[in-house]
Amino acid sequence: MPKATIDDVAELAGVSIKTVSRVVNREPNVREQTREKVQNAITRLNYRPNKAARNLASHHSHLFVLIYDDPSAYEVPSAGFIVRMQQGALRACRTGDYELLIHPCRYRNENVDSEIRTLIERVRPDGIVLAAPLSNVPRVVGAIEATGTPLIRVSPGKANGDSQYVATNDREFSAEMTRYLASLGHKRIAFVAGNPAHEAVANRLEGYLDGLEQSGLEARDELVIKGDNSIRSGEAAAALLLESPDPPTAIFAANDDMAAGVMRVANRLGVKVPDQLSVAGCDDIALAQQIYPALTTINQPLSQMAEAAVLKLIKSQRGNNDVDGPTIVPGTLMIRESTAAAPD
Amino acid sequence: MPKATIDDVAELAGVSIKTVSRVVNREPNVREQTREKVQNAITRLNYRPNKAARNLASHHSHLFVLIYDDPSAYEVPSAGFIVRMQQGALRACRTGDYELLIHPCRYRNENVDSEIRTLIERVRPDGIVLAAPLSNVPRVVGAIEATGTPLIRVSPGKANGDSQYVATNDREFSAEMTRYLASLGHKRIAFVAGNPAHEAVANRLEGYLDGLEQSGLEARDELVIKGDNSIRSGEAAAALLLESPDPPTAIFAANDDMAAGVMRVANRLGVKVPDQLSVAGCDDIALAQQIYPALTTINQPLSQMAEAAVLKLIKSQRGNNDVDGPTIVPGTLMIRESTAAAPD
DNA sequence: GTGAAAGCGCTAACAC
DNA sequence: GTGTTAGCGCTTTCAC
Repeated sequence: MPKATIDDVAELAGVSIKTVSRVVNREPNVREQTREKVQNAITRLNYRPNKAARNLASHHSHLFVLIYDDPSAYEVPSAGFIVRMQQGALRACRTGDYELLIHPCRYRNENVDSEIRTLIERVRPDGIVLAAPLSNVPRVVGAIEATGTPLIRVSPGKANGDSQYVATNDREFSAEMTRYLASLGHKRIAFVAGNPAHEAVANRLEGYLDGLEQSGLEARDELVIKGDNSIRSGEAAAALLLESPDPPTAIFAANDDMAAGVMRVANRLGVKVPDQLSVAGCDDIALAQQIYPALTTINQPLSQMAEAAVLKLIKSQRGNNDVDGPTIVPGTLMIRESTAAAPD
Repeated sequence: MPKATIDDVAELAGVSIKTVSRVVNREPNVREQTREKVQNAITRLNYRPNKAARNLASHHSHLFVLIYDDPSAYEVPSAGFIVRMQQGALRACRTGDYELLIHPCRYRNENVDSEIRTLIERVRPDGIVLAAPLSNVPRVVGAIEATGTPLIRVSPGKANGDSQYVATNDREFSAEMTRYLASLGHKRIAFVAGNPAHEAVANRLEGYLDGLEQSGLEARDELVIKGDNSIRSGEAAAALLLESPDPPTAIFAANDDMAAGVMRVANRLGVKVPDQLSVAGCDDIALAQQIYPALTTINQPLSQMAEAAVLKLIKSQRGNNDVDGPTIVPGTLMIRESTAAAPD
């Protein structure tokens, strides 16, 4: 059966194609009775509007692009992050009539900006969701904004730039985790800081310091180690901390990969987790539940953030060009097996 | 600047729009000199063909869809698999002029088939890549084939159905892993079988049996435990095996999650890996490198398989309707820290 | 509330 | 080799 067109539907329903168009697009100004006639014709012919034709005529692509850092650029795959964001974005796309294109890209490349320009000019998406850490790269943000395509940034470190964004409460939940560790009786709580390029992660250090203060603990320089978000750097930090004269009884890492590195080293050195050492991470990657003991961490609401970002885009399509400010989706403490009361 | 159209280019170059079209689409029958004139005009105007117009006129969407099982349907996220397939598929898309739509879906849902039909009717993709285990679900395969959309299946368990497919050599590499363990002096090599719903995984049991035979070892029923691909089932299997009167010295699990479960239990029971027990997995998920000791496993070439699948689709677009048979991409043994010589 | 006509920016078929 | 002419199947504009 050759696909039915709008003309076929119009003929069968005995109306003009414009009326069919109105029904399909849920426009007002159609009598209920007419609408039903058209609906019946649509059902009988199994009519589906041709997207290409619609896009051409309406100057909209009904396409959003999710841009994120290409995982193969790193040793440690951040697949879980990517998939969770995709899930959220897809969920929102389904509420509208939108499809999602994915575009991993490497921001270290010289020509990210021209690559992204080309992408935009080729597919002319109706909007773009830009994930961290790309959402902090001025070259990338600038390239997108220059095309005039609606842009929502996910987890930009600071609210730099003037495009809208969605973020989580990194600072607050890091303080919460620190307070939780303190409540278990830990006095020497170390922190493994993350890659400063990923600005959202930088906020976690602030949160850690907040948490110490709120718990009446003093911040000590020797308890803050710089990492780079990789497992290896977590291992290095743990080696430094655990082999020091006065080792901490709890280590809070700014991401789960580094926390996993800490646990590897503890394991190797024969330090029992959580009996002798509590370890906490951040992000709640799949690994957190897979290792033994399962990692206490903070669930970063990536899926909800991406969903919120796409919903913002959909809203902006509807002419609602009132910038309604950032959306903050809070993270959740996931208490598992790797944290326990401080040893006496 | 209002976007340049094909007419603008034609005017500036002093040729007809058809000639511009020929240059853009790399068609033959254009004089080199003319081609250059047109190219110059394109560059000067920064012309990009409008996809919607092209799609409408050519009856092609220049879109492929990658369909896979929705990860949130499982306890254990298979994010790594998904991202690797996406990477491969995207790589191939870039060689042509194609974009990739992703569509996770739950095959347990009653209405997967109608959901997929709707998707196809809405976006009218030029082709579909269907990943395992969906590639084994007759309802899904049938729904897609009924629409007449070119379909490539990735890792279908058996070569059932008549659509083309891409697969890896599960049986052969499982035999290879088994021979490797035998070559380390292991006599009692156990196998944790996977979920039979995932048919490719079933081939691994066959391969294990092949490997035993090739190494002159006898297959023993009590050394083959049924799992369901989850960490938990790996734990259960390990508990059974390690607490038996005559425990194995090596355990080969049909996937990495189950192998991770085995290692968790070994850890808990105080069985040293790899000194007292060698553990091997299959798939090479991110976890394999993250745990300690790092897991010996088999790298499943998901990215290359997805790439090959999309390349097949691109080929089929070019009218090449000659079915050129399945493509087999071999897996690779990744020897890491979790396997060693058998204890005396 | 409904319809007629005019494109949107390309490709396809065929003429020259 | 290159150009001409018709659409592709919708939305938009404006008339009624």
